Amino acid sequence: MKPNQIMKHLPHKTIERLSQYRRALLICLDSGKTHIYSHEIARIQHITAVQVRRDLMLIGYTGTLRKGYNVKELIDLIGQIIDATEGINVAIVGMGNLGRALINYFTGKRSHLSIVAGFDINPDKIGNTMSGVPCFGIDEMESVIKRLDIRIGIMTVPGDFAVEVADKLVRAGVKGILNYTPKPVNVPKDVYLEEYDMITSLEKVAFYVKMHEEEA
Amino acid sequence: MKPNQIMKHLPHKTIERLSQYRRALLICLDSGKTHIYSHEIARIQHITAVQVRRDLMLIGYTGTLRKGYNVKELIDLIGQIIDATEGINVAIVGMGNLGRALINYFTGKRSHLSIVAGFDINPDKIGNTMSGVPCFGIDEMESVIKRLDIRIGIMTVPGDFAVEVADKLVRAGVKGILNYTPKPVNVPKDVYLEEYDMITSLEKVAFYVKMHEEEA
DNA sequence: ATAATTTTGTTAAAAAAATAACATTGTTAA
DNA sequence: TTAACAATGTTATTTTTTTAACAAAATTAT
Repeated sequence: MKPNQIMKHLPHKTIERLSQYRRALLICLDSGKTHIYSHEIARIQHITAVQVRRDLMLIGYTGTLRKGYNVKELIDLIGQIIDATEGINVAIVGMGNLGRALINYFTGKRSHLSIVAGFDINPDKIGNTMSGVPCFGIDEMESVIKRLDIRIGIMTVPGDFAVEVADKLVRAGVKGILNYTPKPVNVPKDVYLEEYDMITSLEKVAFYVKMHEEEA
Repeated sequence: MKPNQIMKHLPHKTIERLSQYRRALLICLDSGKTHIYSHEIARIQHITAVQVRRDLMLIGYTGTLRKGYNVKELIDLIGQIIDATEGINVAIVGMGNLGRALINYFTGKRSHLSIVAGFDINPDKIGNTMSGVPCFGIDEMESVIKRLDIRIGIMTVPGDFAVEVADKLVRAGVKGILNYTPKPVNVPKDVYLEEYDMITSLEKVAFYVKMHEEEA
């Protein structure tokens, strides 16, 4: 099967794990490790070795029996599968704490994804650069996004602005949105939307903590 | 089935959605809406009405035919299912941008979860309060967590400190950890661990953006 | 040289989750 | 009054995801 065909049939969860495998592998590479076993990857990610092998099977990678997987080769292959051939430019809308946290997460990481612009309504921030990322006004969004060929927008504004910002991003031509706002938004179906809600995650942890306590 | 028995059989995904339903319902309540249809909830969350009804069936809630669900009642019932009877205290380890972002998300929200302490290594932060949350030194973690009866820890430190902080939290007696660090950690099995990685989410969005562009 | 071991790759089965199908029942309208 | 409608509640089916089972092969040990 051609790489192009492989990609279309990868389970969503496998995509997520491949990204995580790669990150673990990059750390291994830095520490001078050349090969790694499926169960080593599994242990790092809290999953089973079978799952790792199955994922790698899906992307058509073959390890060496008894030596495991070649770290460098695997990193490259995962890149061929999940990365775009050219880099993708990303914008952050909302240069508050969360926006800046994300920028700091990314700077320094070698990646095909580049955060090239931030947007905010605070006049004190507009015109400055934060951790190397220039901050523009929200009203400049459409023009800047088009000029810089930005294709993904990360929303880190307060919930009340979520819907408005999502609409602006879509109008500007963005093809993917990552919404960290506590408010769900709607986008046309040619725009990929991923929403993550920190409160939900915390409430989920609290639920299982409670459950565990009650059964004790 | 007793509420206690219901809880044990709820799918993980249902737990997450219940938390989201409640948040949507609270907004409805504020806007004066007394009843809501399954398809209205579904639309907000980008899921199907069937899924909503199924989730509510699982927690044993019965709506009114033709009028939908009583917003207030449903909020209360979801609380009975997913919340602990008493509030749970939470700590944030790492008072950087991400830590402060989380605190701001939470303050003002009425909730059974309270962020009652923050920890950091920066001496400038220790001793201050940030958005109402007092900041302590990392070395005080164990004593503060015990004194304030903190049962959940949110990790927002740089990746290099992840493992160390997780160990400290476990030793201090925390029963749930939410890890926002890019590094996976290990905890004993009586501690519930949830890990979320922003880079993975962004790479996933990038993958589907790429996919969509290629097929066009 | 041969048997045991260990690890991969793949198919098969099980479990979890989402979707569909449909029965039920108030309400509205003819 | 009765038929059509629109909503819920539940069972059945399908899809997705995970886990298990096991064959194949390179290495190591005997």
